[in-house]
Amino acid sequence: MRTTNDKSRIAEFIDAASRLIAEKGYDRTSVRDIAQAINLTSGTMFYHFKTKDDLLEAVIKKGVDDGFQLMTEALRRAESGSLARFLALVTAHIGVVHGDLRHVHHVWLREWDRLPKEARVRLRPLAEQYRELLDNLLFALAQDGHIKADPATVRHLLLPALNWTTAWATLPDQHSRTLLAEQICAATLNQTVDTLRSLLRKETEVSRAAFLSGNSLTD
Amino acid sequence: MRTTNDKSRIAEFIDAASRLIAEKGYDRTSVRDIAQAINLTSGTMFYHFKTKDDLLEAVIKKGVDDGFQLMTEALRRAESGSLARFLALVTAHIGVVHGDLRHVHHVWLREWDRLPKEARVRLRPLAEQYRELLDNLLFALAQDGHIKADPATVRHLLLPALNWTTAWATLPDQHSRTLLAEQICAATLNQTVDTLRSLLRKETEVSRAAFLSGNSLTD
DNA sequence: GTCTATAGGAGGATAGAC
DNA sequence: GTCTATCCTCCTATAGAC
Repeated sequence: MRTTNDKSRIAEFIDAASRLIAEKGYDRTSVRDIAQAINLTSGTMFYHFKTKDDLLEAVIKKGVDDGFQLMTEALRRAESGSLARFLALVTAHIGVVHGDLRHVHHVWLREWDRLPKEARVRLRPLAEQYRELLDNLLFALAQDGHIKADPATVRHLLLPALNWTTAWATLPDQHSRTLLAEQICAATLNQTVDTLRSLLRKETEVSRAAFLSGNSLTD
Repeated sequence: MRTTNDKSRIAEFIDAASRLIAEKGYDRTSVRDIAQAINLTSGTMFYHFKTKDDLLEAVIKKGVDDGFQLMTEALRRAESGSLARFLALVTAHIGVVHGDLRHVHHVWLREWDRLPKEARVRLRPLAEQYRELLDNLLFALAQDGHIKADPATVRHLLLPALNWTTAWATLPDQHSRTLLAEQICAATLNQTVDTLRSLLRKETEVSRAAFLSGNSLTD
């Protein structure tokens, strides 16, 4: 009889590893440490994973997969306007970095270089998916006149900034994350938060009006 | 008789360590590796540094000190306008990250957490100096109307982005670095590079006119 | 599946010769 | 100052019992 915390051993190892590696770094976290954290011994880890590097790859793969899923879901729920979608993606990104996935994501960022080259080759295509998501959104913002600068350069401003928020901000609740997301979106467009909000309101009105007129056309 | 490459042993160790640690990471770089890179043995390192951690601290301290010096010098040479000074600082930062100091700076960013806590306490005040430099400049940009967003948030956008340029750009020569600096400055203000350049020209004209009229007043 | 025991190697640090 | 030799610890990974 399985309950929600009756996770598979594999998942338990990934969880414990992500926490410890995020805290102390990959090279300073021994297999013994990780196994002990879930009341097992190192031999058991080598039954479930061929090597320690394989465990690291599994941790990072979880960060890439689950993170991407959260982002796409956030976009699915978002309004249709480019500003609203942008804010939704930035909010989701901050949620990934500061929420339940924070440890796996931290490991992804900090220990990527420690992965064997073959593992990086396997994971990179998945990691690139997210870049495309963001690029499309920034391009839409440029088309709508919100971004005047080169969208690719804006991405290079925005992405490291989002990932580094953990270095200077502690955001335990959803509200504080939403506030920071607004601040960062506003700064990306070089606007105040108030201006961003009023632009969002305008965008929503326009897109709803367009939606209604589209409906009436099909009547 | 000393020549330019007759560096002190200490400096040689710092140089070799920064290169190897930047490449492989602190924990994967052994004292034996570092000593061997300058044709010495590990025992010699422990004569010049009490521990391996002390060597790491020396590497990072060099990054902080020399980096800050380069930045302040760049500001000293810059024109007086806030835009020009901003571009000068960003250019200098990119120079630090991609130039001769790239290895020590890389180690600073990537291995900061590996420093013993006491070492971080010693170095942090020096590292904060630079943040103040940038904050003052962003505040001036806001006063001149070039930044509408919150300056602190803009710093949180800009700083990680500058440090991460090494992850996606290779900039061997000064020209390519200047171009990237312009792109990033423009994106920070959400303007095209062309707009930034014309704003810079205007600023220079105005400040020179002010300078001349100031002179004539004192005549 | 999980444990114990251990092989086999590498790393930081020290002692003492030169 | 630098080297050699070595101590001691810790790590990944494996073998085999249960």
